[in-house]
Amino acid sequence: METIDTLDRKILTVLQRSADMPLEAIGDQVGLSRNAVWRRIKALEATGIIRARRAELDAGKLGLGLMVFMQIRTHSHDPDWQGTFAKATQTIPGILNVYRMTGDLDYLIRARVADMADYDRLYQQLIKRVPLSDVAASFVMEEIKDDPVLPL
Amino acid sequence: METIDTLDRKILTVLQRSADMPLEAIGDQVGLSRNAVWRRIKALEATGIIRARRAELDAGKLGLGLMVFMQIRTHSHDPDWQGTFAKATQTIPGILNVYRMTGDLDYLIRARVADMADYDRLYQQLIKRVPLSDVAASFVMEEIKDDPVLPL
DNA sequence: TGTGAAACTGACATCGC
DNA sequence: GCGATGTCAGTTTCACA
Repeated sequence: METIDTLDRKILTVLQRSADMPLEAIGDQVGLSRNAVWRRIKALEATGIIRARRAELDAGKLGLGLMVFMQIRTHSHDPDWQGTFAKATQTIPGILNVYRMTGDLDYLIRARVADMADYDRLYQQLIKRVPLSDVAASFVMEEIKDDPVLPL
Repeated sequence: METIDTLDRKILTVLQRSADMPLEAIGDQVGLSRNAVWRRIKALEATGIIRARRAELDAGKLGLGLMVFMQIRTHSHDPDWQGTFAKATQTIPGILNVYRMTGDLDYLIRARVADMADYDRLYQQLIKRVPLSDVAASFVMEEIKDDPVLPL
């Protein structure tokens, strides 16, 4: 973690919300010239603080209206179980995040699917590739907040 | 949900990964002229399938290395409890997502914080504004997969 | 850091396919 | 629909003061 000054913070806050803003507009918001902004952004990209610029899509309009969390418990202490699990989840489309959580062996998967049938397809795909003893799925009924902006 | 053809899917797949690519480079990847790509992107923005372009930041390098899931159960059937809850979570920085889940009244919060002390600050902020009977927190030890790209 | 000028890219319009 | 071409404004990029 590097040190970031106030102006960089301001720039990052803007870029998190909309990365398609002209340098001059950003400069106006943070009180810097277009060029100063450009240099700072370049530096932030070089240090890896800015990872990428991505288009955020509407999952619902693309037919992926169902979000599901899968909570996985395993009693396997097999050293390469996690490797298999990681590789499987990495390659299955629709799986967005996989986390190893606190509490011994406990994994959380966040995935987007079209519907229940699609979820079952994903589930079958997963258990075909990894031995899973305990899987519980919870479905998202409503997204009350969805704001990827980190507080700076 | 509108119908999307194969070329639009290809364009969206590219844009999900990197939205800072010149139109010509995208055209090369999908087999279209810069102009055709431009027309399609405009249409995808107009229909709202492309929501925004955002810079993705490295949370760890910004001192927000701890991700936490808070699972909330409430027995309150108060009609405006959810309103209070929604408003509170909406305004507390660090809270990225709030979901209402299947299973009667069950909410899931995903948040990024600096450390345990910071989590406690967020927790205190939340319970000060909303009556919560049951809150369980799970912390992310390892991000095994983090890929926001939707399968198209 | 700011300024300026060059190079590039985006944002269209037009035409023919 | 698409591609090719052209034009123009806006933007990025990089010299240098």
